[in-house]
Amino acid sequence: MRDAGAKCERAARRVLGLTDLRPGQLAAMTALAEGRDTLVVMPTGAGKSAIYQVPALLLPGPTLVVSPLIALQRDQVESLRRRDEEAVSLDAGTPARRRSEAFEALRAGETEFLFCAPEQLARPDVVRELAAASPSLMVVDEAHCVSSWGHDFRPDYLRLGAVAEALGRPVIAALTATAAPPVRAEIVDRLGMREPLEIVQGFDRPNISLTVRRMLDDPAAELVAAVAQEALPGIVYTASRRQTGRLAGMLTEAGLRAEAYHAGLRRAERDEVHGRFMSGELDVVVSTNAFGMGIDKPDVRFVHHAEVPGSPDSYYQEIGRAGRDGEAARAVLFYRPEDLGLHRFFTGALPDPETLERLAEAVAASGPCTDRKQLRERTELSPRRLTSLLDLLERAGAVRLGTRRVSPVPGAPDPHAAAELAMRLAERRRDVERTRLEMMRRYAETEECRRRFLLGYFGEELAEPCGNCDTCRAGTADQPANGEGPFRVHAQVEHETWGHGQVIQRGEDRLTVLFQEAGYRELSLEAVLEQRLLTETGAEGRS
DNA sequence: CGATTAGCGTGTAGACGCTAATCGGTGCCCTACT
Repeated sequence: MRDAGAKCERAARRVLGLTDLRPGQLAAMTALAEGRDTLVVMPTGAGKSAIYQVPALLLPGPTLVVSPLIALQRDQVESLRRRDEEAVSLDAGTPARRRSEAFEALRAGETEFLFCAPEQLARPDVVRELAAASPSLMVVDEAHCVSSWGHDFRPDYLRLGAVAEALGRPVIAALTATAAPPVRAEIVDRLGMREPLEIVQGFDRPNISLTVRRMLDDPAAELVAAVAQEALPGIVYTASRRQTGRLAGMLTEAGLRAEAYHAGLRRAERDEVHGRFMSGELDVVVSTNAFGMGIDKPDVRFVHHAEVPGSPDSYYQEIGRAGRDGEAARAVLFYRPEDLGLHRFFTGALPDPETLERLAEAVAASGPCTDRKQLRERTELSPRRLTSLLDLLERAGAVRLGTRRVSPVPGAPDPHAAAELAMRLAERRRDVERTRLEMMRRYAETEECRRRFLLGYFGEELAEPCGNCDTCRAGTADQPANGEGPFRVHAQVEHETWGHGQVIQRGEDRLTVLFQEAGYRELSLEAVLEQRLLTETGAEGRS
């Protein structure tokens, strides 16, 4: 498209009333309008929706938006309709009549936007109807879910790449507020994005002060005392449902308007707590990680953690809900090393090798082409389990997957060998997950600038210590970022067993390297230099 | 991995300490009932 940039600017002004586009916004819109896949990592509230809405109107066909929560889909539909854009959302509760009307309107070009969750796109009838409407743009909102939820919790996320193919391969936009380099790589890989433009900006949130308080035992009393001193409102995250009730009770006794929130509450209770928090009727919500997605409240003054979360990814996402208005906000982590154990458990699960082998056998025995339904009957696996196991077998090179059909790969390893290979892949994934947990431990235990640590984890460099974290205030964080010598931040390196990686952090005496295959690893600088553990293969850029 | 709970033996009423078992986070969906 010629002058796509200018067209985007005009459309943004005309349709959204946006006169001042941020640089990243315009670049992303333009790329999409020109037909280039684009991955956008930008904080919530920075105008991510406009990024797909503008090119959606410039490209010929309708737009499919994949969004993880029905509530988010409905919010988006509503806000589009307020601007007189035709938009619908589709979920299991949509009556058959409305469903067919929606598809018809889409085909006729009367509706531009269709919102749904990945589970809808696992239905062959939905894919067929959508394909008939020839969508020109497929948007994956909250795209980090591909990586964080795809493997076990919501495996239909893993099938979105195949869905895009089946839809005639529309342009793909992946949008998220937080994604570290390996998460970005996984999004691109899983969605099958082609030479995507990556726009990453706005990771640093300097107005959020960072503090870690090491606890020897139950942090509850200290936490309540701390919250009582904070400006309100705020969020307290905790790792289990029972803690939400207990802590909310203690805060209420301390005179605060506090409520518990977790996924085990009834729908109506959840909505009520959510609504009261948003409207300012609550001081504190004490929650599991269920609370957060879609919460864009500008004046949250603190986000505290009663237990350590499972990765810097989760942590940064959660504290990022504080201080969106740019005013001072606080994040305090109450840290006990034992609390990492829960996450060790969460990440520990591996598939059963015999089940994998049985499934591989079933595929091989079914001939060149079978569908998921037959496999489900034959193996008695639930749809979810089937999807995640098939994904592993596909990665192991034993099966080929369409949106519906499953076929064996000619000359593939036999079922036993395929299952073995799939197990290796699952183990590797778990190990990488555990390196993230280790990085969370490092964050909590570091004496260097915490913000520099976090930003480094996300591949961003902070030249000076931030001055707004506890280690900076304590004066332990004032080492220079990037001393003399080799292995500077962003250097490409090679390790004998861990393969290719990139230096993401360089402390006084150690390096943190993100290896493509092995995840985040810490190395002693001395050992690296003396034993020549790493060779530098390049200075910057991607491989 | 660690915290909590259930069950057991003790030695005869109730509490105590031990061991073994259980549970722990995210949301779609669909089905059976109001």
